[in-house]
Amino acid sequence: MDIPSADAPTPYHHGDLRNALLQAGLELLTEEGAHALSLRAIARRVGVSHAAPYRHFPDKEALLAAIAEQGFLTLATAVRETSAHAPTDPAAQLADVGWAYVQFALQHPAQLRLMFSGVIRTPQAYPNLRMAGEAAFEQLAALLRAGQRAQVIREGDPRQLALAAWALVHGLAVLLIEQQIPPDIGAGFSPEWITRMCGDLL
Amino acid sequence: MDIPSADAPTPYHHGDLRNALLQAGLELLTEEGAHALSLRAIARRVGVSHAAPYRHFPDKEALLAAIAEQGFLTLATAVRETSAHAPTDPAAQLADVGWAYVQFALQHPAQLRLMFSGVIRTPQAYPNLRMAGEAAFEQLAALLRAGQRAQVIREGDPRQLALAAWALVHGLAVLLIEQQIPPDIGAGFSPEWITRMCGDLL
DNA sequence: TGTACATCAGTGAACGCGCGTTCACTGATGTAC
DNA sequence: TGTACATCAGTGAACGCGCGTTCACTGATGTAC
Repeated sequence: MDIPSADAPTPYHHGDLRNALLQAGLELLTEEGAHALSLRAIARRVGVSHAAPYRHFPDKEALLAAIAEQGFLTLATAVRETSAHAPTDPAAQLADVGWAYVQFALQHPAQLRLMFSGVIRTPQAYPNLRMAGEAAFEQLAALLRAGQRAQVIREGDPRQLALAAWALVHGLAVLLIEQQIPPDIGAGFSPEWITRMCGDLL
Repeated sequence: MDIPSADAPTPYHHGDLRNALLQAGLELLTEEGAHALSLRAIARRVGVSHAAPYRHFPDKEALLAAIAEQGFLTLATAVRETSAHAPTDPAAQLADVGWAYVQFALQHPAQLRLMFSGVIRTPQAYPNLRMAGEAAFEQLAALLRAGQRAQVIREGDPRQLALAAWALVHGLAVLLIEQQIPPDIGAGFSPEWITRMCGDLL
């Protein structure tokens, strides 16, 4: 295999175009927002013709679904890694995980919207997307189960508790992103403080 | 003023075009989703030329903002009316209001997304939008204050409690709309059951 | 090691489309006298 | 009550644009012999 020399400009075969498209799409989403996320813009950013993506995705929605899927994977990883920080204190773990979720949302608001805003019109068509979402949820449920074992979390079906926790933290993330937090709360306190405060109520 | 006779087709002046546009926009949003919501499609549905909306809105985003604003007004009304049903039982009120919120979301998913999904890129430009949002929030805070007075709701800043409650119910609404509720919970229980279950955890 | 060939990844021109917005206009309304 | 006129609401043609997708193609890769 020829290794392209430094001065050789853009070889005909990209080599890793699929990933490059996902990466560029995520960047575009983060920098410009959902309205800027067109197939052509992504291809442009990667430096490839606008027909090239069709070698890797059947259509635009499939690419969007893959970006959303990556979001769930990132989220699941964040939950897992955050849990590892205070492995002996389930209450602290839970609060940290909530804050990690909100941080993800604040860092990638447009990606979160892509994951949760019906932009992908036929999610059933993307089983990997659904599986990634469920995997992230399962991380959270496992955390609550551990908390119950340590008698730090109230009794009840851990998956139902996980749903409530997820809803709380997701709603909070959305409100923060959309700047819908009423000013007297929003101005006086940091997102982290607000998140932990809400977590204490559960 | 001439009252147009029944057979007179579409008088030159519509008479109430602004409201007709909002109504048609909402219908389009509900029936077809956000992707179908173009100025031209709205004008088409009202039966008016596609330039006519510019007499009432400076641009597309202003129309979207007005539709979102109506969403907040609807929401605030729903909260107010629901509270009135069980005026002596703040706990029941709160649960009912949460369920009313989720019902609104399930009935108008696309409108909820419009209100909370960054589609309107310069919300600062629409003070009425922000005021409508805050008014809805204030309804909720008032409810919690009343609950505290009746000693049914825990102590604490009622507006912070309201924020948590809002986040919970909003997150739940989003998860339900996007069908992100894990199947073992989602399939076994109705949205209403899930909402009330989550409310009990607060 | 060399060659023929199938396979695959990327190109660039072209398609048709619907969109937001502008503009000069026309028809209706209401007000001043 | 009647008339002139300013104001307003809606028209329809036109603009330029970027988009998703298709297509015949070309350049590169890897495999069989």
